[in-house]
Amino acid sequence: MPIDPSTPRAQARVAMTADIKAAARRQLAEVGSDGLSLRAVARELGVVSSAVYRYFASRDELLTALIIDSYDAVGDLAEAAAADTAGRPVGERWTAVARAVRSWAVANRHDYALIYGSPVPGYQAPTDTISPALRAPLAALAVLRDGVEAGQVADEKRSSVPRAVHADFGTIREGLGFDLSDEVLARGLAAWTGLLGHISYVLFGHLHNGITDEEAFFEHQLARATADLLGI
Amino acid sequence: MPIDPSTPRAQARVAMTADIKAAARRQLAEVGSDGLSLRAVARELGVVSSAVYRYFASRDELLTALIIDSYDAVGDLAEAAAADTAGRPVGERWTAVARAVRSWAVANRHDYALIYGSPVPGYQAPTDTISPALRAPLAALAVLRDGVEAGQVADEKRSSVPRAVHADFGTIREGLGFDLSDEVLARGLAAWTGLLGHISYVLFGHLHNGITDEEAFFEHQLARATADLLGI
DNA sequence: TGTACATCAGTGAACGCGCGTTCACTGATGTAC
DNA sequence: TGTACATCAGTGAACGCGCGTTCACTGATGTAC
Repeated sequence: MPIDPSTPRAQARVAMTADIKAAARRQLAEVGSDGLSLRAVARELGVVSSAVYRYFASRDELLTALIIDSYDAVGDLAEAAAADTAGRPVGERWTAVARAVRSWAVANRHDYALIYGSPVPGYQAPTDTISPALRAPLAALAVLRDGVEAGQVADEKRSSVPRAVHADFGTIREGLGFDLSDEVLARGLAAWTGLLGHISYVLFGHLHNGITDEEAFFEHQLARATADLLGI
Repeated sequence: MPIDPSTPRAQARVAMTADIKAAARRQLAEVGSDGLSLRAVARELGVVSSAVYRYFASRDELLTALIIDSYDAVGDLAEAAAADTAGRPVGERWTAVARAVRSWAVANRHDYALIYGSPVPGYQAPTDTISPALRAPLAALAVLRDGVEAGQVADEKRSSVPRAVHADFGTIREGLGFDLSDEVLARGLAAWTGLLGHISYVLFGHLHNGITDEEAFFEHQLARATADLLGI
């Protein structure tokens, strides 16, 4: 007489929910987020379309689940990369996190596009997506914070930050939950957006005819970006 | 008896084509590229849906026209910024080009998302899009080349480029049509993808709760990126 | 300049399609006594 | 342990909708002689 809801029915529910999300993710790869269709998902699972409504109240709710899962997937990897390199030099750690993000993006390009590509028009992200969305950048910036503490990151002001930016940085610091000087935060955000910019540009095909060895190109650019970031 | 086709009918054709694209672009803003519908465009123009087929053979052809127009729009602005600052210091010129790109992106965020956001799934870009797509980055890198010639850009190898990347850079140089050392090309590409990364990250709402003064943030990050780019 | 024919923009009906969502239902699983 | 009731997954039909694209058509505009 199990008190936790691990009855057959509850297990089936968990499994079916996972199956639906997996089918939806496969769909996403074929037709993109706008083409995602509950009916097609149901079809793939050999189930009548209305059955899906036992698990997700609407198409948007399913989409939200996929978005959250994607943020969590990349967040998991970024956090793991940071944890696995704990105690190592900051450059190595930043590199590990960046590689984790890119590998995930390359292996799951449609999930990447879902969260870091064009916003789905008409879709309003509910608040549950906020904290998963922050995990990966937070892991990256935490690595940087550790580097500062270990004295491995140049922290002299290069150019001082204007008042408006300083104020916004205060808000961001609150969100982070740890301290980071304006100088390092500015460099960290540039490195983070630069990382995503590089990934998106290549993944979305803008260097299609120029770069054949995407991995080598990434590694090289990452090494440069990391050096800039640490202020060497 | 005009020999060029500026007869009333030809003029009407040009005007109608423009009207269709304008209506489509308005639609794009509301529903995104996947929601773009020929019928809705026709409706907005007070015309029967099949009439649009006199101007565009299919939905995809209309989409292609919008994509090309967008690339051309940002290309025009980038080239103009480069031309307007001809002879000025390279930092100033790069900044001008970057600002032009961002202003256009902010003012036309859906067109920006169309070309620099997630690729439209199932849509295969025809070759006519390639050269318009190159205009903006080409203008940016040309500014950099001028800077090198004027001795305003540090050109010593910081880290040498691996063989695979060197080969790909050769291809890119051919596409550019002018020379740029591996070192400067690497920095230039990083600055360009970093620029788009910054724009996308902010525009697509990832810093939604953190940055209130987006303009100030951009200017500050741009100033830093430009300094890095020039190798100061 | 005037007439005869060709071109072409736009009409309206129709095709076959897939979509999200609701609803009353059946039958199996779970729970309380 | 056995029975009576409640829960819930999945069914199947239906709703109203919008879509891209084709096609034969009409009537106005353009062109050649």
